[in-house]
Amino acid sequence: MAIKKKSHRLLQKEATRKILLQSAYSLFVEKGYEKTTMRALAENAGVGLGTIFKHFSDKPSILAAAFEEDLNAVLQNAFRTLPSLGITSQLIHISNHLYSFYAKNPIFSRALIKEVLFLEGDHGKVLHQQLQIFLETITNLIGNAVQNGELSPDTQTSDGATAYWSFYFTGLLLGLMEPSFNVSTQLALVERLIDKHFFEKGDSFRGC
Amino acid sequence: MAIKKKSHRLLQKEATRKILLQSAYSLFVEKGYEKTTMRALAENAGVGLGTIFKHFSDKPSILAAAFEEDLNAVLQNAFRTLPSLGITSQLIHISNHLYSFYAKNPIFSRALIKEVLFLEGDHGKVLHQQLQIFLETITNLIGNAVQNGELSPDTQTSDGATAYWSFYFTGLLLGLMEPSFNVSTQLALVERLIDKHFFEKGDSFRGC
DNA sequence: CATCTTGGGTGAACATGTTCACAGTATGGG
DNA sequence: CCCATACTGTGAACATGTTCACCCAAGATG
Repeated sequence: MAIKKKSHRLLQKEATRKILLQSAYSLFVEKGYEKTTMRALAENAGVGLGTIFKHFSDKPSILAAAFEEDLNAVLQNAFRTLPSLGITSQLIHISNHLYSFYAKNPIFSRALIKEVLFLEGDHGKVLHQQLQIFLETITNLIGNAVQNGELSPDTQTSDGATAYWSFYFTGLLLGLMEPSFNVSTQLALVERLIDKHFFEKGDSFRGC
Repeated sequence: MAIKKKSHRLLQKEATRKILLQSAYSLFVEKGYEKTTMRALAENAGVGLGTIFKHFSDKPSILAAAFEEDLNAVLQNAFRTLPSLGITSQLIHISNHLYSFYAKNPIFSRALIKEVLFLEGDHGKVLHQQLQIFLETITNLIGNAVQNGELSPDTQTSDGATAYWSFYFTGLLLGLMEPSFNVSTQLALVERLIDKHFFEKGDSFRGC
């Protein structure tokens, strides 16, 4: 029952933080990141300007916090519906879910990635860790594929995860550089790269 | 000599722009990007605050312009000393030159990449084009390797260039996420990924 | 040469992220 | 129950990127 042992103060603080995050989320989606001012956020949330900075160190941290939940939900959903077989379809499945999320609002996604890239402070640490966890998960997927015999036993699973992430992230960046993010185009690119990296091998003849 | 047919006004404008870029360069290197204020830049360059914005649309554009020259020099130097044989050593050679440049000042490099990522306006277009040119150059290198017989004839040269760039950029990002950029570590990663992608035959079980 | 037009140069004014000293209240100890 | 402490809440003040109306000399026009 230790969980419920929260003082009135802590409850109030959490409530304020929650209101701030909800207001920030809707304002960011409605107006975009840059056009959302801290004063507008304060007014919309019904708190004072200075209050915001008692909860978040700076504006990028609010962005990260407001969409951490969303991104986690997308990731969770992606892994919950993961195909049970085929490393390529698994990786494409994950890419598809993430791309679809980012494609919903390219302008906003650009701001999100830009601000979060080298985010410092606590939130930076958290995101860095989440990337590590994601990479480990991919590493495990690749490890399973190796055990299934789908991939060669001498595959470096960790490097494979890095390779996938580099394909995924490059596809994301290139897609976001266009005015509108074309999910299927970028997915096709990622699939070709994955296929080439893990399967197609140039010099040897195809035995079959 | 139509080139020298510049009016006094144009000459003066170019001179001012040059002074601004030089001042910006030294201030950025000395103080860092964010700590360099437009007012400090104006004072250091000996011009008025408003003058800056007659030459550059915003602060990120100054950053991009001030280091475009540097980056071009690094790239030119890299390609001038390019090994004549071996696609892997060529790509590593290029990566090495670029990483060494970024490693000189990681804090600054983080700002550079962050601000330039989705840069809009004229400078954004220019950088986008330069990336395209770079990718085409890499595509040609890979095409040569295919003609040499080093790579299989059915290699998709364009996708190969994209794959290399994704490895390169990922190595750059991961390196810049650490407090200090370790060039050899990141080079080793990129080399492993390149090797795996273009050469190592993975599929021992050839399940066809 | 006189006048007009253009465009670089300028700093005050503005918009906005961030800091800070202060206020009020919940918490904890006596 | 009462006081001391600490912590959230607050808006004024500050720092800085950007805009804008204005100035003025170089070039154009006659």
